[in-house]
Amino acid sequence: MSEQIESKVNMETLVSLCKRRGFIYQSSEIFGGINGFFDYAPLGVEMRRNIKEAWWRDMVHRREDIVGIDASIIMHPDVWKASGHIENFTDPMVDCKESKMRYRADQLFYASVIVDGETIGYVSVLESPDMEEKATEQAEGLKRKLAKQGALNKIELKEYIEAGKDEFELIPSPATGKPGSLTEPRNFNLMFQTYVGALRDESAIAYLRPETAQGIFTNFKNVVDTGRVKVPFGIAQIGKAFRNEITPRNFIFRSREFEAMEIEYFIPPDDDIWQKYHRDWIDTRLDWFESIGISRDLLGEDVHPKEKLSHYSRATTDITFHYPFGMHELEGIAARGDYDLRQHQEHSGKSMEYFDESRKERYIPHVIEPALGVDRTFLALLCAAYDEDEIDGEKRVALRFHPRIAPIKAAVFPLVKNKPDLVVKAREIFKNLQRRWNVFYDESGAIGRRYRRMDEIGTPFGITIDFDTLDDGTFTLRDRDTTKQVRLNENELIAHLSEKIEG
RNA sequence: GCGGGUGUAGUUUAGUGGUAAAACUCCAGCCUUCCAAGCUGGCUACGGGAGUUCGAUUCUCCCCACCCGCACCA
Repeated sequence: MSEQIESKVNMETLVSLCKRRGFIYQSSEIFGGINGFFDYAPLGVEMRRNIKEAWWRDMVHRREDIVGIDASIIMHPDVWKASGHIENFTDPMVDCKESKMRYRADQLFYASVIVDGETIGYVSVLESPDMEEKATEQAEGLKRKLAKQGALNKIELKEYIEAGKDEFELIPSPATGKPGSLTEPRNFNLMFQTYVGALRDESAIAYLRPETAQGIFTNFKNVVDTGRVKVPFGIAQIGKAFRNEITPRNFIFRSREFEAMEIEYFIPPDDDIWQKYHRDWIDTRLDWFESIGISRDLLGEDVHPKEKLSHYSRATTDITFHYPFGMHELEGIAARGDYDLRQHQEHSGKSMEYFDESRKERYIPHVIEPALGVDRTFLALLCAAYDEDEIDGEKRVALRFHPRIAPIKAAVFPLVKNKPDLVVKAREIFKNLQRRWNVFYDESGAIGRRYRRMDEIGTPFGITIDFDTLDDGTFTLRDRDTTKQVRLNENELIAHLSEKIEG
């Protein structure tokens, strides 16, 4: 779980900053909000685009072995049968109101205790190899307790889910041994359901994708046949996914609608090489986080123990981040073996084999999947960037975003607004910069106030037009982090900004 | 889903059974030759719905949202 290390910002401060400055709003706020959904505000949407753009550029454009796709959100329902999501994503659960334990209904068994044909009560056990013996022991105990004479019938275990409506409150909780605290089995289906077409019957049921990966796997053959790719290669995708989470928590960390950035990297099936690719991807991704401004000491690695692995995974390592609420997942890097392609081959009847020209052999590739959420990255960047310092004894809030990530790259200020020459010159350079980047013009209020406003939304550069500008054509370029200024002419200014912003 | 807490302008707070105060922010104007200066003016709020009451932001109930635990997170 989470280590309780001091974070330099708490969530409350961040949430309120996001609202106040226009990064993130609660969805449907005028109607009271809706749990687990968020809207990105004017600055937030810029930053989100920057995150996606940086990832796409670095993972797709700046490599030779990865191509992109953009698959539909709703797919054939059989895709989710093949992937295992229908089976694994729909669990009837039972809560014990007394002990607060939660059980999967198909792993919880019960039996009626019958002595001489009379039902004297119930026993319950969790699924295990010796559950019949345990249940019998409990039944004997119950018989003694009620001081019943006579022969105990053989215990017949049934799944909790089969119990009759009036039986649920008679079955004891495995945690407390007492009846009355278990709920009826309730379905927790994490996939959002909808209907395709006008008919609302079983045959029309479809799902919003709970992950983007399957859109890649189902297109594997298409990309191999048309994309001029050779193993090892990857397919990248950015897109929305939906999970009907039971408890969305921690702002945008776990929401019901989120956007994933995901690569399926296909490798030969040899037993001895996947660990190397897996490790390489972990390192590649760690480097990437550092390159966009998340320092290494805020990042961690969490290797999933075997018993906690997902149904498809042979190894998963999470890259974790030090959020204000603890160390939690930022990106998951899973070695999925050939599970997915094999499942799709079996369910669709279409071959997923790849012919390897260099080895003259046919195989189903294995896959390494680095997958992260845009929203979690957004949150991590906010947390990492938030800083408070002092300037001349006054508290200042600054978001120290990497220039690639910052929603606004530079702000242009005439030193004062009641001198028309300054304003004209400032508008001129502003219009010019606007052709290249998202820049902001501000002439209202004292110059110091305008700097501070930009600090708080993470704008890395301030460009001020003063009286020297009118004489020699140089501008002052102010650095957000140091507040230091240098004088540059227009060409130097643009060269400097290009280098910093374009990464 | 369970238990506890909270809900008043954009933000942070005050207050009342007779519809509400302030600071900061924001906007406009004046002023301002480099780090939240000053002056003037302005916008904006009792989460939603029922009930009790002559009258509810205030009391009661239900819902919604947020926060903290627990459980869940293939």
